[in-house]
Amino acid sequence: MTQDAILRSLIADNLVSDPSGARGRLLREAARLFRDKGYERTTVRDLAAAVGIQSGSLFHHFRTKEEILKAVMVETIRLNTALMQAAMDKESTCYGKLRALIRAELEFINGQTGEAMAVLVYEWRSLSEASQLEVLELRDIYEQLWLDVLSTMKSEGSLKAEPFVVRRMLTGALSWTVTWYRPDGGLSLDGLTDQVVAMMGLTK
Amino acid sequence: MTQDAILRSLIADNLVSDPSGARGRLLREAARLFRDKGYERTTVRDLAAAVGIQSGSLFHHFRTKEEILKAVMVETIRLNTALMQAAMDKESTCYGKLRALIRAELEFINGQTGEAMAVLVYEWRSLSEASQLEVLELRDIYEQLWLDVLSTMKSEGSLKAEPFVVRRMLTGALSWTVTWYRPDGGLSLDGLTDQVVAMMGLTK
DNA sequence: CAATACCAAGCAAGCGCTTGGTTTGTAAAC
DNA sequence: GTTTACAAACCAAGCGCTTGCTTGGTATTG
Repeated sequence: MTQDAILRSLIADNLVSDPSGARGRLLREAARLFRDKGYERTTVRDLAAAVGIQSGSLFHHFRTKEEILKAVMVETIRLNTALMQAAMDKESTCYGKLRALIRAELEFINGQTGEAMAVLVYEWRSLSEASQLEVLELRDIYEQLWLDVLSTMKSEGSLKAEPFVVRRMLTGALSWTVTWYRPDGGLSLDGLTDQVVAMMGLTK
Repeated sequence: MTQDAILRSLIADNLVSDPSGARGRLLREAARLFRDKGYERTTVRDLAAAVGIQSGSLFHHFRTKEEILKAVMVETIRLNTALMQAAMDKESTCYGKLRALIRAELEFINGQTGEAMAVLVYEWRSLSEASQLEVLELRDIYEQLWLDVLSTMKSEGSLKAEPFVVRRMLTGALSWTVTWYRPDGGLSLDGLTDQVVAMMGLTK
């Protein structure tokens, strides 16, 4: 199943918005604005202007501004969880699976969904508590993929530290790449993945 | 030189505010509010109420709200750079120095200056470009301490990866601990430091 | 001809910051 | 040891502007 097929399947199930539709386009622009200026500094007028409509017209698609933020986060997690699951299923060894997870997350953070991933990290506090709980449920599914692999590696002896500590260190290290890594520099995404794996003292 | 002596020395040179003074108290409350609610969501009325004055009275101490944010960042970097330098100078080996740096930064992030350190990471975009440049200069001094040690280790062969990549991975991993690490849990700061060092494949 | 998508206008609330005047702390002058 | 002088710290009030969101009406589409 290709990445595109996964996206189309999620669109068909109404789990993520079609990027070419009105709603999808707005969410993409919203992610970009939220990352560049922050959620609070981005006004509904900014959002409307980005897709070429009046600010009031936004509220036919979303009831509140916060609902837009939540949608950005929810759809991003849904898509990336599915993509990550697929990337992992292609691998047979634990080492291969972990490398696939790292490679996939680096791609989420520095690729197409980079804006939305940054929003997920930096704008968490701007979500109401109710929305946070909702998004957290989806996030738990995503995190469980990591913990399963890391736990197996721990019990096999190829990992010394605690799986949940390792995952958290990786979360920080990988998401921070958004502040400095540029794909067009001298380091490819595969090269970056190599450095992360090497840093963990892992060998194939 | 004790940590307290370093603080007093900086206060005497007017590089950081006395925490017991009016200005210092405000900056501490500001750091807490900015971390908890974000800079934009924190109003000047919130800030004033936190130290028991009227909102207008704030502007006798700071010309703008942004100046408060900048002061939080600047004073934090000044203090922590001095503390870190002192912690490093006590060590003679590169391994010892790096461990001291990691240990110190974990302490900054999860100890007394934790609120301010989180602000430094999460509220960077809320600074005007002019202020960003100003803070960046101080930050460079801080970062150079890390790069010097890591570069020496690289040339000695005890570090395989690129120093600047390693530093950036560490920045992300360590600062992310603020979202999950609790000192009163089962893991001490020294234990956490051990896990980081072990994760890097380093041995004494 | 209904439903959907949108516009033009604007409201109520909250924002950062200003203003003019009062209190408080301090230290020299008498 | 009281008085005088003065600046720093603060208050009460509110201005001008921006914000998220609403409203009533008009195109567009199947």
